Amino acid sequence: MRQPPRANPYRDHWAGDLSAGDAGTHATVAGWVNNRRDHGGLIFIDLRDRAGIVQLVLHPENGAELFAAAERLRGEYVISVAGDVVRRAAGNVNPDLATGEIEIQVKEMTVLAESATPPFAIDTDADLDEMTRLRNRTLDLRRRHMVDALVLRHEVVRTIRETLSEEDFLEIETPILTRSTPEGARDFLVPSRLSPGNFYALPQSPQLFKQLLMVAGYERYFQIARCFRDEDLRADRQPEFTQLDLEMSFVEEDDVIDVNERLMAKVFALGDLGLPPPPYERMAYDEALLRFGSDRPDRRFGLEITDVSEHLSGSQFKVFASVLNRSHPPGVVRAINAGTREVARKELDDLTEIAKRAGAGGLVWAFVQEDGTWRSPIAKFLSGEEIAAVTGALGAQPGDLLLAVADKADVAANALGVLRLELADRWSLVADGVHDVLWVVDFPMFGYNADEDRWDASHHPFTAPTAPGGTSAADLAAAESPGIWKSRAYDLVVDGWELGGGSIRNHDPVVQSMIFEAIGMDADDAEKRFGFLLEALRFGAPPHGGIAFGIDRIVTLLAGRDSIRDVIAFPKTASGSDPLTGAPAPVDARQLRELGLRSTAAPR
RNA sequence: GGGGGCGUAGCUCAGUUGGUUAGAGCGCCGGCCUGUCACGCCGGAGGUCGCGGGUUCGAGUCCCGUCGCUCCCGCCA
Repeated sequence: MRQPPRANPYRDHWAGDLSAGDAGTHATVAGWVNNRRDHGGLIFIDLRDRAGIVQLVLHPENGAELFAAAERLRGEYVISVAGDVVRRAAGNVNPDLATGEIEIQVKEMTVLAESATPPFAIDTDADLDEMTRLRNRTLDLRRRHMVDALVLRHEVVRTIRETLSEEDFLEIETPILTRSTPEGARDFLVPSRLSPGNFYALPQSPQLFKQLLMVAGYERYFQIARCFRDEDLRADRQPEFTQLDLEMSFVEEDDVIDVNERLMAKVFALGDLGLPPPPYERMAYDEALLRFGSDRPDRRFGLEITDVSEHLSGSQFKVFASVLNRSHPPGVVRAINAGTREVARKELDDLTEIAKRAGAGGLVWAFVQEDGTWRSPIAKFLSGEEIAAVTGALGAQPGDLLLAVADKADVAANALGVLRLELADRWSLVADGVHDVLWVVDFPMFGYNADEDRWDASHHPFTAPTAPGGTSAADLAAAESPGIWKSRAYDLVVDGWELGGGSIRNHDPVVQSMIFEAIGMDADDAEKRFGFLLEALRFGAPPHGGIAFGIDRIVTLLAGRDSIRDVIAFPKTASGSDPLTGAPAPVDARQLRELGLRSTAAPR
């Protein structure tokens, strides 16, 4: 609950916190003119401060000068008023206003600042052009939905700090100016004046520093950490974003998951989504990909994917036959039962196009008819047994639409995963108020990078792997290939959004070196880039692991917004610019000279 | 880097097969109004149709280019 402000000439109450209990008292409040209703002989002002809105009433009988001043007020003027808090007559109560039972009969008023006419309405949350909002962000931030979002953001961060402090975590800062480790995302670089030709990089995450803190013996660390990635933006991606970064020593997966489930339950309670309580279900990566076509499955609607390869193994249909006879990588036929819907040929063509854009060679569609046969372009190529078996495997009834993709397993999974999200969107299949939280676990340690003919870490290379025999260097070496290693990683997925991810890390320098080797980094290179980590691991590193959550995404989810820009006070546009300050901008030639730099690009 | 959508008054938008002086709501300005809370009523001002070029007797409308916003793909270990 807000404390009343210390009484001073400007105010002694929050305007938006006045209530019927204050009736009969004298109050001084300050804020912005949200709205003015001038009835000629009577003026109403809606006064807005951060807490909310209160109605001011100005009568001519309280002073001609005061009344004349009120007539000159305009939107967004900043005023301080003193007067009597009075209970409104029964017919005048405004139930839509938190302070609607009372109003202030103004006796004194000071205009603290005038305002130019704002370029858009402050007192509504109506959609505006993004450019207009960002160029006038100061005014946009006055609007209720932005205040609400940033207040919620504060509550999320406060809850994190309080909860983790109670759980014996220490908040420790790590450097913003650090070393470029060109893996993964592109780094933002900062030229060094003292060391011309050399560069700092802004951190993509505090990953290595938090591991060093574990080796140093701090045992439980967290940070609300700004992270930077120089990649293209999206509705859920900004070049700088905020993570809850945490790390723990002497832990296994269950320990990290346990403390984070308790934390997230408190954080989620700050929104009114009604997210289910922990423990959250854990689903293996392979199952997520098979059933939902994604490693961040959205389970709020059906349309699960079924593998029907076994029913078509002897198929005479050339497309199925050639895919299923392929051995490496093996091909599959997978399908979705889209249910009984009126779907026009045009929409089927659209869906086919979507599947193709997602990498599939095509999309097979079939409507189940009353007699169990299919109305489908491929019906004539399939036997009655095959049609019956696939229909049965999908639990399909007459009238249902079936959609199938035949391809390599990863391609089929992805295409159908994209397709089911598209169908959910088109057909509004996600019911209001339905939400879903789960952990995805048992990721493959590596993905094969065909372009470079090597393994890439599918999480990051500091993640601890497991082999069928165990997690030791010897166990890992005994596996036939690093390609079969799983990672000890876990992602928290809410409504199909990856809110966070983490893993148990490598505390054995030998294992860490094996991973560097597997991703094609030779020993010299590994030593050059990550020598400080390997060195630290040689001095008694405890088993450790952690996680990082996207604060922006969490707040966006809880606030029910579509873009993380709506929960960041000063975000960038989709092209990475800031219309408010004009960043990025050219710099003086002198600044460049000092840094030993020369620009070859002509800035716009 | 690629694809889609958008760009008309301060804001949100409409604008027909290319055709008279480009419209609406809100906001703004002026007037009236003592119980409104999206106050009401009357009147008024306000436009480089993003920018540049082209086609045409004639372009907000068609074509080319360009800039910006936005969504998506690539990218994001």
